[in-house]
Amino acid sequence: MTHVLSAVAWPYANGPRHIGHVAGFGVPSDVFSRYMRMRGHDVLMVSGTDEHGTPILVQAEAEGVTPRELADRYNRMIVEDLHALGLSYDLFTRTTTRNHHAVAQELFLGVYRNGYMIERTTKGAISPSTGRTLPDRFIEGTCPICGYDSARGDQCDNCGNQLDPTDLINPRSRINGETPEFVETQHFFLDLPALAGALKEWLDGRAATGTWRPNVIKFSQNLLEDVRPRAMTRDIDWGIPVPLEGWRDEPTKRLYVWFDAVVGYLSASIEWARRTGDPDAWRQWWNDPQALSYYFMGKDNITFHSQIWPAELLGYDGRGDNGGKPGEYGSLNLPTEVVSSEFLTMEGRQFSSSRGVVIYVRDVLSRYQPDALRYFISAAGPENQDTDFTWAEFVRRTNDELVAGWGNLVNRTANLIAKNIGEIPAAGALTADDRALLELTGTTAFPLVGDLIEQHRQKQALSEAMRVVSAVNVYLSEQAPWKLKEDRERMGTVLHVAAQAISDCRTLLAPFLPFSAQTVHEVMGGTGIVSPMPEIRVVEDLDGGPSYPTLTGDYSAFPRWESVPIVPGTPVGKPTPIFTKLDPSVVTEELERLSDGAAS
RNA sequence: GGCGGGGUAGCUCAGGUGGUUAGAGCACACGGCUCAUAAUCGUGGUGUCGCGGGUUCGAGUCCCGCCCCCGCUACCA
Repeated sequence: MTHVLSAVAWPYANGPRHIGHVAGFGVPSDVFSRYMRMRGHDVLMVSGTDEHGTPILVQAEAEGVTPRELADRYNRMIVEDLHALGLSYDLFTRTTTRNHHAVAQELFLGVYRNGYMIERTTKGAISPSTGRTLPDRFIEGTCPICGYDSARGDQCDNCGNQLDPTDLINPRSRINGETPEFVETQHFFLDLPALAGALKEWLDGRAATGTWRPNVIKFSQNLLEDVRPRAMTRDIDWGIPVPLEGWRDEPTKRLYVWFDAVVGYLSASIEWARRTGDPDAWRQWWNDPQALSYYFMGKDNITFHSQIWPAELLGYDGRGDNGGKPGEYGSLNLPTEVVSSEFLTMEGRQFSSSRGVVIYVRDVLSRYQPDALRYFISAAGPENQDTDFTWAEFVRRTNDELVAGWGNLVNRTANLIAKNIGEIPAAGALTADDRALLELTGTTAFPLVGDLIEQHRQKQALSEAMRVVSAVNVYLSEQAPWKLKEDRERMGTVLHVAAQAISDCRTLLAPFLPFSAQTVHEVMGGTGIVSPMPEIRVVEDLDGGPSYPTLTGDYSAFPRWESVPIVPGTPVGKPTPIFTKLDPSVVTEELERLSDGAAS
C-alpha cells in the first residue's frame, strides 16, 4: 500500500465548468483515483476553486458585485458541477480560505528566507485610475508591425508577431478604455535561474522513468532552456497579502494568483488533515519520499506544474544554488508525474464561453446520464491529442456502446435469471467455454485494464474492458440459455457464469462508470455500496472565515480490484434498463441550442 | 518565428524499443438467434500507412528534406 496524492487542477471561479474542462482534469483524475483506491492504495484527492487574480476582479466590477460575491457564486456552481459528475474528491475547497492564505504565505516566506524570492524593480503597465497591474492581455492598441488596430499587448492576432505592450501605438485598457501608464514598480521574483539546476536534475530523473507522456516531458525540459526570474507579486488589491514588513499592509500588493493556486494542493491536504482531527496526517503524502503524487490538468497548465510549482517546492526546501533549509512543513515531495491532457474541441471549434461555443457540464447532466458523459470522455477524450466532441458521436457512443453493449448485456442476463429462476443460480459442472470466460473476466482482465489505467492510457484501458464485455455477449449468444428450458441445470450454470462475468465487468468499468456500477450491482440483486460517491458538505472555515461548500466523501467502501464471487440464492427481479437510449433527434436539438447560444 | 503533437480503410482512431498476409470500432451488405432498451451473434476490407529521398536483409515504425492540420509560446488564467 502506498500513499498516493491525486492533485487535480484548480478550476478558475469565473463561470460554470464546460465539458472541455472536465475532460482535461476531471474525469481522468477521478478514474485514476477510483482505480488506485480499489488497488488498496491510500489516495488523497484534493483540489478547489482558484479565486484570486485580475479576471475575477474585472468581472466582479462589471457586474457590480464584490470579488468575493462573484467567487462565492461560481465556487458553488463548480462544486455542483463536479459533484454531479461523481468526482470523488477527498476535499474540494477554495483559495479564499484562511487556511490557504496562511499556507501560501508560509511557502512564500520559506522560499524568501532561503534566498529564492528576490526583490526587483520592474516596469509594468498599471491602470492610472485604480493603480492595479494591467496584464499584457488586457492591453490593446494598434500593431506597430502590421497596423492592425486591436492587437493585444503580448501578441498581434492579425500578424502573429509577439509584442511588448510598450510597442503598441495608442495603447488602451480593454477593461475601461483608459490609456495605461507604464511605471516602475517593486515586485518579488522567483529566482528560477538559481533553481534551474535542481529542476533539471528532477526532470531528467522523471524523464528517465519513461512514464510521462512524451509531449509533457519534452515541453517541460524545453522550458528550462531559457529561464528568467518570474514575478510572483502583483499590483492588485484582490489576493493574498505579501507576508513581509512593509508589504503586509500595503493594500495594492498581493501574491500572483498562480503562486498561490499551486500551493492549493498542499493547503487543501493540510485542511483535509485538520478536518479529520489528525492535523499532521497530510505529511504521509508530502514528507514521505515513498509517497507518489500525480497532477492532472489540461496542457495550458503544464508550465505551472512542471516548473513553477516544483521551483516553489525546491526553493522552500533550500535545494537550489543558494542552499537553504526547509521550513516548518519539512521537505516536500516533488510531483511524481504531471499528467496533462490535450484539448477537447467542440464541433470543430475551440471552446469559448464568450462566443457561445460552449457546452456546460450542468446542461449536459440536466438531460443525459453522468456515465454517458464520462464514457464519452474516457473513450474519445483528448488523452494524447486534441479530439473533437460532436453530438453525433456522443449519441452513437452512448447508444451503440454503452446501451447496446454493456447495458443490454446486464439487462438480458437479469431478465433471463428473473424469468427462469428468480435468483442467482448455483453453478453445476463447468465446460471449457465456461472456464475460458471466467478466466478472462476474473483473472486476465484485471491486470490488463489496471496496468493501462496506471499508465494513464485510459482510452485503451476502457476499450479493453469493453472488449471483455463483448466476450460475455458472445458467450451468451453461443450458450443460448433461453434454449435450455429442458436442461435446468445447464441453464443455471450458464446464467451463473454470465452473472459472475457481469460482476467482474462491473468492477472493471467502475472507475469509468461509477454511477452505473452501483445500479448494475443492484439490478443483479446486490445490496450495499460498491461505488462510493462524493457529497457536498457546507463547512465552517477552520480559522474564523465565512462558511463554504466543499466536496468530500467516505470512500472506505471501495471494493478491491479483483473478482468477487457472486452469491447463489441472491434474489434477482425484473430489471429496469441501466442506461437511457438517446433518440437521434437530440443531435439536431443540441446543435440548435448551440447556434442559439452563439447568436445571443 | 520557436517548441510540441498529428497526417493510417467512407468516418473515428490503435499501431512502446523496425520483422510473418497493416488492425479495432462505427457505417454498409448478407446470414443466424429471439433472452434483451429492433438489442445480440457470425461472415465480408485490392488501404499509394501526407509527399520525396536515405539507412537496412527488411520501415507505418529510424534519418534528411518538403507539404498540410492542430496546440503551446510564460509575468492571461
